Amino acid sequence: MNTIKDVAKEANVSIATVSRVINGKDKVKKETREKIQRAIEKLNYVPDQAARTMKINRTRTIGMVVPLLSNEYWAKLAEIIQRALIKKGYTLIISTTNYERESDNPCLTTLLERKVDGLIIGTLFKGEEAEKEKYIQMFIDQRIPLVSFSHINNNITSISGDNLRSSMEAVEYLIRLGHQKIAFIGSISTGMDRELGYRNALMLNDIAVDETLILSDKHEHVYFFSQYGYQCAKELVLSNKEFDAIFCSNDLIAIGAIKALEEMGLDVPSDKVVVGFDDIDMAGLYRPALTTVKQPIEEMANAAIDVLIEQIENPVENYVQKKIIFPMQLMIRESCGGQKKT
Amino acid sequence: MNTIKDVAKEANVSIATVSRVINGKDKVKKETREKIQRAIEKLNYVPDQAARTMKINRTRTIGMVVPLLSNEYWAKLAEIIQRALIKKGYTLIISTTNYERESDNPCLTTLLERKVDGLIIGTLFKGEEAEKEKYIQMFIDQRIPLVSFSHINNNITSISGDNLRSSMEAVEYLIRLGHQKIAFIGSISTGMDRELGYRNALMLNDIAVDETLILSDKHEHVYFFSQYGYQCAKELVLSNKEFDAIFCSNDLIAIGAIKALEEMGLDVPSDKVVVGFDDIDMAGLYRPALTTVKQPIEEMANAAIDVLIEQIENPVENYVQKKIIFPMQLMIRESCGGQKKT
DNA sequence: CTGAAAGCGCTAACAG
DNA sequence: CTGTTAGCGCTTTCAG
Repeated sequence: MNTIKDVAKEANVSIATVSRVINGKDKVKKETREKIQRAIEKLNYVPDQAARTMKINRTRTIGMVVPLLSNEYWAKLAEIIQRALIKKGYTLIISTTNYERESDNPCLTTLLERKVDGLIIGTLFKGEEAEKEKYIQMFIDQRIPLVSFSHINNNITSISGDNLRSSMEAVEYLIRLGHQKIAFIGSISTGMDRELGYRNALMLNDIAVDETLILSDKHEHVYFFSQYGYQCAKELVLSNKEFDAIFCSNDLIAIGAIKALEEMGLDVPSDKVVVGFDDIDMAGLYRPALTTVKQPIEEMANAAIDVLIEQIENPVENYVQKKIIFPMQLMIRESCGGQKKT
Repeated sequence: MNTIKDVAKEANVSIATVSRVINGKDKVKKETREKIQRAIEKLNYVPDQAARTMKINRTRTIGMVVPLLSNEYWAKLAEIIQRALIKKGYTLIISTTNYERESDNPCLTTLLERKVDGLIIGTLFKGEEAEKEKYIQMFIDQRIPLVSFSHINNNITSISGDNLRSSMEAVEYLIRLGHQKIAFIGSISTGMDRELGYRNALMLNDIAVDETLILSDKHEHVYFFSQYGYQCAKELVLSNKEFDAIFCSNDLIAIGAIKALEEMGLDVPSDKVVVGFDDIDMAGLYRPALTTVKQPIEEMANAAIDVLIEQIENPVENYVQKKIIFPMQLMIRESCGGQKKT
């Protein structure tokens, strides 16, 4: 492994000058610079990040914690962030919690040891908070900037879609289509706002909220959303409750529900109607194509990065932590029959 | 940020002793150890990886390069590997190439700078090879162990499914079902073996290979597989070529193809039959559920890790680089009508 | 514009 | 068992 010393020797200069060329901020005579560049090229020299880190006390590494990568939403978010960060000279370390406890799966601990310059939190669930909040606090104590994609508390900037408003819109769309008996299938892991929006929409439209039509998993983490949606939809049909639409708190749940409905001989959208949330790639590809709410995931990712990098590169005492809420868009496709089924 | 010095001072010992306690290999008197542990606790001391790296010249970091994370196959692979590595005390850095050139998106360079202890390569395409192979060579020159999920050359251990054999099996299954006019939709990015297997199966069964039934993208990277499958299937139908089955080189292509077929009024599986490859989560959820080939992704991930860690922790001169090939399983579901459509 | 030299925090001899 | 010390490769004063 060649070091800065080897380059200096090769180019007949001091290591300081080589360092200057590498970092390109100090002035170096053109000839010298070119000589050094040739030496770097020749020796295939690559600067050692660890050594650099020690000096400048910045790792140019960002950590990100998500539950899974096999969920398209998190995968996309991670991918966009990784790519944007590399352009800014940062490296992203992605840690997946798999809904496990920190002691079984030391995500945050590792990130702390690696001295990340910033931390992006995908989501933290109620059940884990007690334990994880302790670690979050350590990041705060060490003045490591944080951003979260779900609201944790007012001391951490959060980025999210306008879940409350969008689910209201989605449900009102269902109501406008003439549906009154609208069920809800959701999970705590998709946040409470989507359920609240559903409730609000019903109330604002003078439709009584029927609690037996609300299948909402408040206690356990849902590991396989589609399966959860599948089961809930079956339960709903089997219970003989009357309903003509289902609002699902994410697309995977919606797809599972449609699968169950069709298996039971109920056509979507002619017999029952369903809407999802998130607009994953498969939403448009599924049959019927899913009517769903699209999160502006790219914009959200960029907002997170901007906030984080800003705090890292221009740290100020008492940075004001804000809530950044993005509007979302209802994507009308086939699963509600609002549009002709092709 | 507290350092080992602060801990030493707090505990009234030398930094060497603190180091011993942290690394736990040298003997330290119980009292002293406890005293130090208390100091560590009190100061919330976390060892600095960068400094440690400099000394021991190992980062306990592994790099992984994949094209995308929004493709479920890569996302799953990355997720499994990340989780397995953290259990072994390693951190994974995932870099997505997005099919871009190394100069536009410095994946490998970053990993080199970060001095990863090992590198996992998802896939490298023909078009990129010229440029990327230079970097791969740098890893080899620096004796950084490599493993790849696609065959690069004989100097790099590769892990893969038995694509040739499995696609033969899939196509022979189609033949056994009575289909003779079988089309192929594939892309170079899914490897050539799947197309070869298709050709072999036809030849072994005395079916003439009709090149006009083979839609195979040999030149460009396919960014959106499902869209590619959709377009190819439309072309196929519009061309008025006779065919009754399509073998697709991955599930996304298959789903796109089914979507196109159904849009054109052709039912799957009663009019046309299709089989995919990979068995993504959506395969079982799609309507019709996809008959496809399942990769033993978990086993493959573990094999990659084992090979890599072995080379890292017990380096030997001239480690024998092998090809590890896993059997795959044909998952018979609905899209070929081999089973009743529920 | 360039060089010399002081460390960053840690580990690993080596000496006690 | 414990302390002293020499760097790992780099950035950054400070002199020239």
